[in-house]
Order: sequence, then structure tokens, then C-alpha cells
Amino acid sequence: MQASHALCSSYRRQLLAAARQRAAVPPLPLTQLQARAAFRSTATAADQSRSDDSLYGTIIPSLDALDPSDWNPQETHSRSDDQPALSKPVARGRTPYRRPQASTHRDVSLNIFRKVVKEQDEQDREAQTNTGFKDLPQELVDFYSNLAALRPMMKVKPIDECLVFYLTEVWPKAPHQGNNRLLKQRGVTLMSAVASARLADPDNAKLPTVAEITQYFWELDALTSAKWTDMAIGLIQSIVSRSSARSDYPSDAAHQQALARKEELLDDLVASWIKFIRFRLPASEEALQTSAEAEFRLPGLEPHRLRKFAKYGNLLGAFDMLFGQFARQPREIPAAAIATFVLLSDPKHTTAEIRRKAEPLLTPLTQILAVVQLRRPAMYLMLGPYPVVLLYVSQNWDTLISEITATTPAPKLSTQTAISSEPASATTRIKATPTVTARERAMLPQPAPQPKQAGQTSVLRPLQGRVNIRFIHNKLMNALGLGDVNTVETVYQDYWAQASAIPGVIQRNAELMDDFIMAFTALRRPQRAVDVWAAMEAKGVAPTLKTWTSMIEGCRRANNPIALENVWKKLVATGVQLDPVVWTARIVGLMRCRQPEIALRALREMQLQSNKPNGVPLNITAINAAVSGLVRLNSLSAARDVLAWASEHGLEPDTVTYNSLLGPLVQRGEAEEVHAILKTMIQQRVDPDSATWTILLDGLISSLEQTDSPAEQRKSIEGLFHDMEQVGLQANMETFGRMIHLILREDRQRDPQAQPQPQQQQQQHHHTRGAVAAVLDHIRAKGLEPSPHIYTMLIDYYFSRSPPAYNDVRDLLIECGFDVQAGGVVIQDRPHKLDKVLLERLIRGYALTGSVDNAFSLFKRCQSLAGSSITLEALEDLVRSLVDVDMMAEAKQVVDAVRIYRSANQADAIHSTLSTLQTFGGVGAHRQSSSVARYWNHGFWAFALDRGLLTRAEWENLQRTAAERPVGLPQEEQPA
DNA sequence: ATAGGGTTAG
Repeated sequence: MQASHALCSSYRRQLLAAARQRAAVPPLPLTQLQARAAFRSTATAADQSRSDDSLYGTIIPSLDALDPSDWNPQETHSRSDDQPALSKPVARGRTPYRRPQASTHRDVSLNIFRKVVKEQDEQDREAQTNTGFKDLPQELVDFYSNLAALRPMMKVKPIDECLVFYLTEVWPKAPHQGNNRLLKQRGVTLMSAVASARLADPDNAKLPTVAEITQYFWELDALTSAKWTDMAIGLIQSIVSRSSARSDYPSDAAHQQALARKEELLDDLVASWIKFIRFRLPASEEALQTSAEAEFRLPGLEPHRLRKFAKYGNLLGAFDMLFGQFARQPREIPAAAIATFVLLSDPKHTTAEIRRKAEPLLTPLTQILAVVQLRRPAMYLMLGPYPVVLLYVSQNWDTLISEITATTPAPKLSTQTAISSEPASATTRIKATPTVTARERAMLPQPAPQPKQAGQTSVLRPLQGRVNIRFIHNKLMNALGLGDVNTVETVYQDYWAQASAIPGVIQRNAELMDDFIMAFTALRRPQRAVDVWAAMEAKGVAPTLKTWTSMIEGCRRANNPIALENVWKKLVATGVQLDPVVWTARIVGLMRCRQPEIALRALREMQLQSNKPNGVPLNITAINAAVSGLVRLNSLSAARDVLAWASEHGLEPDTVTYNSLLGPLVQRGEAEEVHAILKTMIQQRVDPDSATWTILLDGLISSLEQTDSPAEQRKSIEGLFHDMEQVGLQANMETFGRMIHLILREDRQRDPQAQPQPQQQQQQHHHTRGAVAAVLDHIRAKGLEPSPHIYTMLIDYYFSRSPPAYNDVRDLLIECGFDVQAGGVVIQDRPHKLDKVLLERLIRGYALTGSVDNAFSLFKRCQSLAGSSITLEALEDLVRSLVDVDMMAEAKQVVDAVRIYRSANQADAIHSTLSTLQTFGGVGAHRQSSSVARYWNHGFWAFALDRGLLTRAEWENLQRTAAERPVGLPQEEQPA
């Protein structure tokens, strides 16, 4: 009571006055930074997203209309797509950073398109004029007119008819001399279309087999390993997608028919191999001699060379013995060989007859794969373009390899690391073979070097017999804050290795396992979270409700509402007694994932079950989760509806409820509303807490006069802390953070852009003088460290000075634990207070203010985070500033880092079990199609393409592999 | 029985 009176009487007047004033002045985040970035076109007023209360109010249905039973998770996507207002980024007010449009690359592609059209027209004219020669024999005239007719025909007729036409009317009538360029060109175009049609429609009897298409390409002198690989692996994909189980077919006849068709496809695969190898592989003398017995006519393996390749783990070297030059492109013939090998070894798909036919290929492959290790990264590289097949191969690989190593007499197995299966995969990853040949290294994408962190493992090692759980937990949370999945992995591996050595450690610290599960889920490595879960259970630690809550929390952080609901269904299916906490986690998670309707249905569901036996009572915390979520989504009216509904069920607002409602009102300066709520709080005898105080700081800080000297400002701030303590409230880090935020905002507003004497400003040193210094001192006096949040605000502020206050930035960085040298800023050791936002703002600040070297050296130190935690906005700023000063090689490094991250991430995330995919979706499943498009249309890519830092093919390939979900699985249905 | 959950800074 005392606290509320203190607030309401002594500061209310100031608060209201300041709030009114604030309402007229929009906040100006980083305006000066943006203004200084000369290459940015200024954002129009229309870009500023405005909040629209009524819009949200109408979208959220009233609670009475909700029925939890009729919700289907699959609707989530389409519904949001239909209603863009739902995904309208309320919190994303900062659009000025975005480039207006990726118009440049669009123009480029249009030009290319026009050029191609022009060329083709000329070629058609060429064909037409040839027909005009009156003295040509009729046959030739026919040939040319038929050839000219082919292209228009392909636009209107089915592809099989075009093929027949070409094979009967064009190809056989071609003159034996003269320029047959068009004949070939049109033939290749046609045949490529035929190949695509074959892949799209594997059972179309009118289309030629893959083996036949291989032959046609060969005859057109256009058989490349790339084209052939596409066809062969496409065929494999089609085969593995067909079940052999009787239960999957309605009748015996249908089953028999399917099996027969499958055998035809397998035959086609083997025949295609034979054709490709015969056409493309130069046969050695020895191979020619044996070709009578083996249609494949593959060269034999040389045992001593094989031993050597085994020793160095050089798979492509070993493949070289079989495929010669074609072994050099890992994504082509070697990929097809791996996939074929797994398929033809899989009793679910193959037959003895097929194996016999393919035996000349399978035998040497078995000999190689039994002794030369194929590591997962190489597998991902090879099969990355074919996610479905990669998934299939990956899932069958370990079992298959252990079978063949057990039965194949190997030259020397000393270096062959047994590949154990999950959950022991954890240990497998530690023991990743260090032996990589130079050639292989050149071939594989270089994972961005992990910033070498002194002490990451070395600090852990001396702690023998004692595992410092707090230390590990801190490391984990820091890595999570940085979005650094590699470090999370390392911390987990280290912990697991240490803890496993001492009995009871894992069992006694089961909650740390929950944290790892949360972190992996949050960083979009759900398979790793599932692995941790399994590893934990294997140690006899049963998952608790907290474990489930952690996973739900992870889904929330990963912004994956579908996964969240799937996890929920799994939890319900276990039949475990639920509790209010896990219910609340679900509701807040759905709200944060911008699914207010689903969240409200969950709340309603909670209320319905609360009346049943073993029902969890509805409580104010769950209501608060919904209310704050709605407020965050700018839907105040819906929030009030929820509160009214809660009241009907006997739940009255508490302090947190009021705080949720106060936040946006204070921000928007709706003084009367704020006043009304404070009055209600007093009437209802709900005491304000530190958070209330923090929210209301707005008005208190404004009372600091610009004319005050630093000493006077300091006194005012100390007065605030004193007042808080008087009413029994302790300021916390959020209070301090908001104070600094408000002080800096005041400063910016009072001090619009150009101050007459920049020299004086340089000397302002906010963090050592005046109000900010008072806050920082208070933090330290409490034995605390300023949070990354606080450092970020200060650094942003210093960059926005004119000229940029580099010295102040540097001082702060030293405080944060950075090593600042003459050559630039680097992260020497990982600072304890650092997260991804701070890092990004730092890179961006340096880039935009023209301190490009600093920006780049920072980037180099955290390269592995490019593409994940560091946003494309920031990277675009960096690349542009590098190009501006003509550091093209460096600019390319940045683009390469993102590109490599994208493909590696794709490959990594794909290594998932079916169950994980069903629950969490594939790569990018959390994203809606519109946001996928937004990602690939981002100005970063446009700029990189425009400046030749990325080829169009690379860009398209990235999109293709990233867009495809590994498997087109239906949503899992669980009995609720 | 308790943990984990809801509010407040970039």
C-alpha cells in the first residue's frame, strides 16, 4: 500500500505531464546512424509500421466462440497467410533498415531473359531461312521445317509426342554434313524436358526409361555426369518412396503390381549404371578383357591403394579407382554410387535378382565402404541436393556399414572408427576422425573456424572428479544468447564426457539436461534435443514435467508453434499428470509464436479440463500469459475480454496483470489510462512491485532537466533509488536497463542531430559521468555486472554521435572483455557479457560509420554465427561497406560464410529421424512461405548477386535445397 | 512438497 501511494502521490503529476509530451514525439532509434549510411535510400513514412488496435481486436475471436476440439495444426500456416494482419510485425517498427527493394537483381534477370529470347528468335529465323533455299532437296526442307516446328510444338503438345516426333521426323532425317548445332541444341532441350517429365511421373509408360534417356543423351553427345546423377538419384528417390509391405496396399493384386513396377524401376537403375559406365568410362585393358562377364566393365580395385585410402579416410580417392575422373565431383557419381549402394543393400527394396545383376558394381563398393570411412559431413555434402535420399541413406548407413565391416575381410581396420548409433552419437561426434587428406579438405566446405576460445575445454579439464555445473550452465546460456549452436554442442560434449566418468553426476544434475534440451530445440536442432533426451533416459534419468516444459520453451524460442503443439500432444499422450506451469508455458509459447487464436483456444481448453477429475485449476498466471501476449500483439480489447472472462471464473488480476496492461499505455503516453489503472490497483489493494516501478520510470526520468549538471543528474537518479528502497522495492537489472534507455532517449530528443560543438559532445562520456554513470555505479555497488542489454544501448548511442564516439565504444568494449588493439577490435576471449544483439550492433555500428576494418575483424572472429544469429540486415551493411572501400575479397568472405552456413545447416538439420521430422518439421518448417520468400529476396542476396559475390546458380541452389522439406510428411496424429 | 511459467531494457 505504501508503495502505491508513494508512486501515485509524489510522481504522478510528473509522469502524466511527461507522458503527454511523449505522446507527441515518436522515438528515434538509431536515426543518425541511418542518416549517415549514405547508400541507403531513406525510408518513406509508409514504411513505419503503425500499430492498429482495432485491427487486432477484430481478428481475435471472442472466447465464447472458441472450441478447442476443432483446431487443426495444419491450418496454422494458411490461416496466417490469409490474414497478414496477424503477422504484421508490431514489434518490428524498425523498417528503415530494410532496403526498399531488391530491384537490381530483378532487372538483371530480366535482361538475361530478353537476351535468351533474342538468341532463340535468331536461331529460329536461321532455321526458317534455310527452308527458303529453293534448290535444297525436299528431305532437307522437311528436316528444317520439322526442326523449326519442334519448339512451338513443345509448348502445346505432351512431351512424349514431341519426343516421338523428334525421334521419327527430325533425328533420322538430319543431313550427315553441315551445321547440326540446332539439331543437337533442340534435342538436348527436348531430352532435358523428357528427363524432368520422367522424374516427375515415374510410372508414365509413354516416357522412355532412365536407361533410354541416358542413351539418347549419349547419342546427342550431351551425356554429363551431372544430368545422369539427377536422373539416377531421382529414380532412387522414387523407389525408396514405394512401400513393399502388403499392408500398404488394398489388395494382393495391387501389392503384386506395385512390387513388379518397383522391380522394373530397380532394373532401370542398374541398366542406367551400365549405360553410363560403358559410355563414359574409358575402359582399361583389364576392364575390357573382363567385360564379357561383367557388363559394368569396371576396373578392379588395387588392394594396396585401397589400404592407403582407408588409412587417410579418403573415400573419393578410393572411388577414383572405380570411376576415374567422375570421382572428383562428390555430388555426382560418388553420390549416386552411395545412394545406389544403400538402396540395393536394403532388403526392404531390393531383390536377390537385382543384386545379382548389380554385383559387379556392388562388390567393389562394398570393399571400399567397408574400410574407407564416410563421415557425416561428407555424406551431407554429397547428397545435400537430394534431401529425401540423404535422409534415407543417413538412416540406413550405420547399420549397413556395421554389417559389411563385420563380414568383409578388410585390409586393415586400424583407423576405421566404429560408427555407433544414437544416443551414443554424442560420443561419435567427439571422436570425429582427425585424419582428413588435403584433397578432401579442399573438397569439403570449410566450416567457419570456431573462434578459438582459450579455456573452453582447458578450463574444464583440471576439474577432475568435480564437475562445475554452474560454470557449464553459464557457458550454455551464453552460447544460447549468442545463437551459437556449435558452442552449445561443444559444451554438451564436454559435459557429457566429464559427467559420464563420475557415477551419479548426470543423475544428480538432471536439470542441466533439461537446459540442453531447451537450447538445442531453441537453436533449431531438435534432433540433438531428442538425442539428449534419449541419452538422459539411457542413464536412468526419467524426463519430468520440467523436461517437457523445457522443450516447449525451446519451441517458443525457435518460433515454431507447430512443433510446440506436437510436443504438447506427445506430453498429453504420456498420460502424465499436468500442472499449471506447463499449461502456462504452452500458452505463452503460442502467443510469442504469434498464434493468439491458438493460444486462446489452449486457454479455453485449460479451463474446460479444470472441471474434470485430475484437472489442473485455471490460475491467474495462465491468464497473465494470455493477457501479456495479447497486449504484446497490440490487441488490448481482446486482453480485456480475457480478463472479463477470467473474472467470471473467479480469477482477479494481480500485480503482473496490471504491469502487462501498463506497459504499452505508458509507452504510448496514454496518461489518463495509466492513471485509471493505478487507481484501480489501489482500490483493489494490489501492490505495485519493482516491475511496476520500472514501467512507470518513464515519467520520472523525464524530470531530469537537460540543463542539470552531471552531478545534479546523478543526484536525481540516486534519489530515485532511495525512494524505491523507502517503499521496500529493490531495483533489478531491468530497472537499471530501462533507466539507461530512458536517459539516452531523453538525451537524443533534446539534442537533435547537429550540435554546434561536436568537440564538447565527444567529451560527454555518459558511462563515466552524469545519470548513466550513476546507474552503472549502482549496479556495481550491488555486486552485479551490467547486462548485454545495457551495453548494447550505450554502444548504439555512442555510434550515433556525430562524429561517432569511438573512444567511448572502445572503453565499453574493454569493460565487456573484448581485446582492443591498434589493428582493430577483436574478441580475444569470449566476453562473459555478450550476446548476439550486442555483437550484431557492434559490427553494424562500425560498418555504418565507416570503420570497416573493425567491423570486418569482429566479423571474422564470429564468422560461424553468420547466417544464423547475425541477421542479413547487419551482414548487408557489412558487405556494402566493404564494397564501398573496395575490399572485394573480404566482401566475398562474408557472402561465402552465409552461403556455407546455409548449406551446412541444411545438411546438418536433415540428419533427423522420421519421428523428429514429424514433430518438429524439416528445415525451416517454422517459417511461413511468405517469410521464406522474404529471406531469399533480402537485399543482402540482391547486393551479393549484383556485385558478383555470389553466382545466380549458387543462390538458386541454396534456395532449392533450403526450400525442400526432407520428407513431405503428414502431421502426426496422436490420440489426445 | 517443489521445480519450471506470467510483467519490466537493446
